[in-house]
Amino acid sequence: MDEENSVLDPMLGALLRQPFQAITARVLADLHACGYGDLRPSHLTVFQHLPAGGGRPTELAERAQMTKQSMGALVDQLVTAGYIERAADPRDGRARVLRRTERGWAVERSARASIGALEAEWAMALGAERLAQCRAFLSDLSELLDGEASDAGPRR
Amino acid sequence: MDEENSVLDPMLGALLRQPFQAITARVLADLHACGYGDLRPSHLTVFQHLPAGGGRPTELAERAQMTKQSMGALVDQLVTAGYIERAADPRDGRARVLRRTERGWAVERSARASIGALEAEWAMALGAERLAQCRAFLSDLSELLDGEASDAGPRR
DNA sequence: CTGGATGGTAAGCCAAACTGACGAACTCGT
DNA sequence: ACGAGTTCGTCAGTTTGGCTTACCATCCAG
Repeated sequence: MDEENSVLDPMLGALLRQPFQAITARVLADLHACGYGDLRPSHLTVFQHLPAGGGRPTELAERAQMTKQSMGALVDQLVTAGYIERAADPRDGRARVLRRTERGWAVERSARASIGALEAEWAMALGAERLAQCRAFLSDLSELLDGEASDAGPRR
Repeated sequence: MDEENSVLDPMLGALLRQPFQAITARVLADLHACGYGDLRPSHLTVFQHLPAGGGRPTELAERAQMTKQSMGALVDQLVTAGYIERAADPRDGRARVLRRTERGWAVERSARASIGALEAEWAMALGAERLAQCRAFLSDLSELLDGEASDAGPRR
């Protein structure tokens, strides 16, 4: 029946990638429709890792598994566009503290709403229970991977 | 307890992205260690979508959700590096048929082995049953998303 | 047999990551 | 208290991986 399929057939990697991209696309589309048209996919990773109380660029870079230069560029764009702001860190003259502006908080609320809606659709179609189980498994897996990450390659 | 966490906290998107990247990284690292050092992440998507019996570039581009030009570039690199080969399509003078070389098949076997090993680790740590459930859910979700994709934006 | 659709290629652009190098500021041992 | 080494952020340059626009060659339907 499936002679025409690839040999690397329903690879787990592909199964994970597809819903990830679906979420990103939906969140971004909704944000664009709400007047936040200058946000791009990579900007979402900044919001994902910025603690509510604020945080430093280097800290964000580590969490997002990227270099501080790359994160610095993203932060620059978000500051220019008015989503977050830089302040001097009173405890460390080298460091900056990043905080969301009101506009930044609005983005966060919108993103959460979009994700919630999408998850609700999926729960409706496939079962809330199964979605919850899958989510719980991925959450545990995330902890496992975090542990390994700190063992092995520190992200500079 | 978790006052220091982000507001977009354990977002489903991030939970999906992390294991996806872990798989890609592992597969690629193993390939590099086995003498296939010229492969880069994007090349894996070609292998993922190329049917065992061969296929056309345009067909691959559609499956991978990218333009035929982008896919063409990846294919070029893989042909140059000797992983796949181009042949004229006897039924259509415009078209080319792409097939894996022996070296290409070796990559495929190595990738499958890496993924298998990684999944085994995860099953060991978190439970084979839960992994299987999660995989099944993602598989169903993939079908759901495929259906929506063909409704809406056809990828040109 | 011709006019539009389709398969593939070419050229140029841009976003998003990387590496290497660096100055300013912190920390710690002496 | 001060010099050596480390860490924070930034600058400059490069690579990767995608996109758009434009084309030519070929197929196919009327």
